[in-house]
Amino acid sequence: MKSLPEKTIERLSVYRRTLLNCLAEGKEYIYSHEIANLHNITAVQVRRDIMLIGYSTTLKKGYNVRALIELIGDILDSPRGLNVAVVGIGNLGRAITAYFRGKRSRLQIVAAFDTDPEKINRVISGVKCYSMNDLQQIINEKQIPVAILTVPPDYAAKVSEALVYSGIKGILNYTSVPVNVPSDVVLENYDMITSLEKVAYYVKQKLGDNSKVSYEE
Amino acid sequence: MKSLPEKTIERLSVYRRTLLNCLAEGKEYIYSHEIANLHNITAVQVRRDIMLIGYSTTLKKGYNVRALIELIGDILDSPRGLNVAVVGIGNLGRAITAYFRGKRSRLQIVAAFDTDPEKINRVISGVKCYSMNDLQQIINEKQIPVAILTVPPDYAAKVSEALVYSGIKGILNYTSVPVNVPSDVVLENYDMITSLEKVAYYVKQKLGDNSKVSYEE
DNA sequence: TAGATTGTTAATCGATTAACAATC
DNA sequence: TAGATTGTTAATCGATTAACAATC
Repeated sequence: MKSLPEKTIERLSVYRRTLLNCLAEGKEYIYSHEIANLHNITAVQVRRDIMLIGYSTTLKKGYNVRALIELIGDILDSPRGLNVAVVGIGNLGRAITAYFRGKRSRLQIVAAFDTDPEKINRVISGVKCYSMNDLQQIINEKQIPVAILTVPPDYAAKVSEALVYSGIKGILNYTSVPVNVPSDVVLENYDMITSLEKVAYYVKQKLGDNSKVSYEE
Repeated sequence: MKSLPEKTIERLSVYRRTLLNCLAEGKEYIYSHEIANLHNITAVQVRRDIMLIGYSTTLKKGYNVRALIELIGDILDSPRGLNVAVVGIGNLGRAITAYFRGKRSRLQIVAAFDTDPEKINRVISGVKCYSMNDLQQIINEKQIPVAILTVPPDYAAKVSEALVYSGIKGILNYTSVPVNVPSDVVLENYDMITSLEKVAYYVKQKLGDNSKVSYEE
C-alpha cells in the first residue's frame, strides 16, 4: 500500500461517497460491477483499485460496504483530521466554504482570510474571517496545513508565496492563474476556465462531425 | 492536427491565458522555456504541444505570441462562439457565473435555470434566470450546447437526464455526484470534494514522512 | 564557430484494459 | 457442476521525457 496511483486516489474519494450513500440506503454489500456502473467505469478498474488498497473478500456476494468505507478512510483521512483555510472569501470562496461545511468531518474549514475590512473579524458562511496580514499567525496557531486559494487572479502569485512562507503544506488553487510553489508543497490546480474550454472543444469536435447539424451553422 | 491529446488541450487553454498576459505587457515573442517556467512544466513539453498544433518558427527568438494565441483560438474556439447555460443558480452557480462573465468572449453564459420562484425571471449575476420547466424550450431557442451543472447533489441525476433530453451536447459537472450521459454527450467531472481530499491525502503523506514534525501529533 | 534554441523520434513511465486462473 | 464473481498478471494505450539532429 506504499504509493497508490494518483488516479486511484481520486477514485477512492468518489467511491467512498457512493458507498456512504449505499450504506444510508441499507445496502451492506456491493459488487464490483455495481460500483463500476455508478461511476461509468469498468468493473476491472474497480477491482484493481480495491486490490491496490489491499482489500479482498472470500465471499462472492460483493464487498462489505462498511469495511471498504473504513479502509478508504484509513488511506485518505488523517487520524486527527486536517484543518483547512479559505484564502479570499469573495463569491467563489463563500460558495466553496458553504459547499464544504459539514460535508467532510475530517476536513474542517477553520479560518477564512481576506483583505476587505468589511469582512475581517466577521463570521462568513460559518467561518471566522481574518485579515490577510495575520496569515502566518493564524495558520500556526490553528495548525492549518491546507489552503484553498480563491483570491482574484492578480493576487494569486503573492498570496501563494505568503502561504508557503507561513508554513502551508498543500494548496488547492481555484484561481485561473498558475502559481509557483516549492516541490515540498502539494499543489493541485483546479482551473475552471480550462475545464469549460475543454468541454467546449470536445463539443465543437462533435458538432463538426455530425454532418452540419451544427449550432455553428 | 486531427486528434490532440487531452492533456495538450488543457495546456493550450492555460498557455493562451498566459500568452494574452504577455501580450498585454507588450511581449511579442516568447521562448519555450519561458512558457514552461510560467507553468512549472518542461520546455520540451511546451515544444511538443506546439509541434502538435502545427506551429513552427524559423526564428530563434521564440514564438510569435500573437500567432500562437490565434492558432490556439482556431483549435479551441468555435467560430461563432458557444452558448452556455448555468443550471442551478445557488451559491456555486452564481460564483461561477460571476467568475466567467466577460472573461472568455467565445463562451457566453446566456441563461441560468433554477426551480426557486424567487429567482425565476430575474437577472442574477448578469444572466436571466428561467424556470427549470422551460429547460428544453430555452436551450433550443437560444441554441445552447453546453451546460454547467451546479444543482444540489440530489437533483444532479434527474437534471442531467433532462439536459440530455433537451439536446445538450456537453456537461460540466460541478456536483459531487457522478452523472450518467450517453456516449455522444461530452462530460467533464469537476469534483471539488475529490480535489480537496486528494490534496489532503498527499499532505498527509508528506507530514507522515517528516519524522514527526507533524500536525497530527 | 559556439551557444542557444527548436523540432522530432525513440524510450520510458503511468494508467487502463484484456485475459484468465481461482473460488464460491 | 455451471455461472458469477474476484484477484492478478501481462498487454496495451496514452502521456511525458530523454536524446539528439537541425538551425539560427
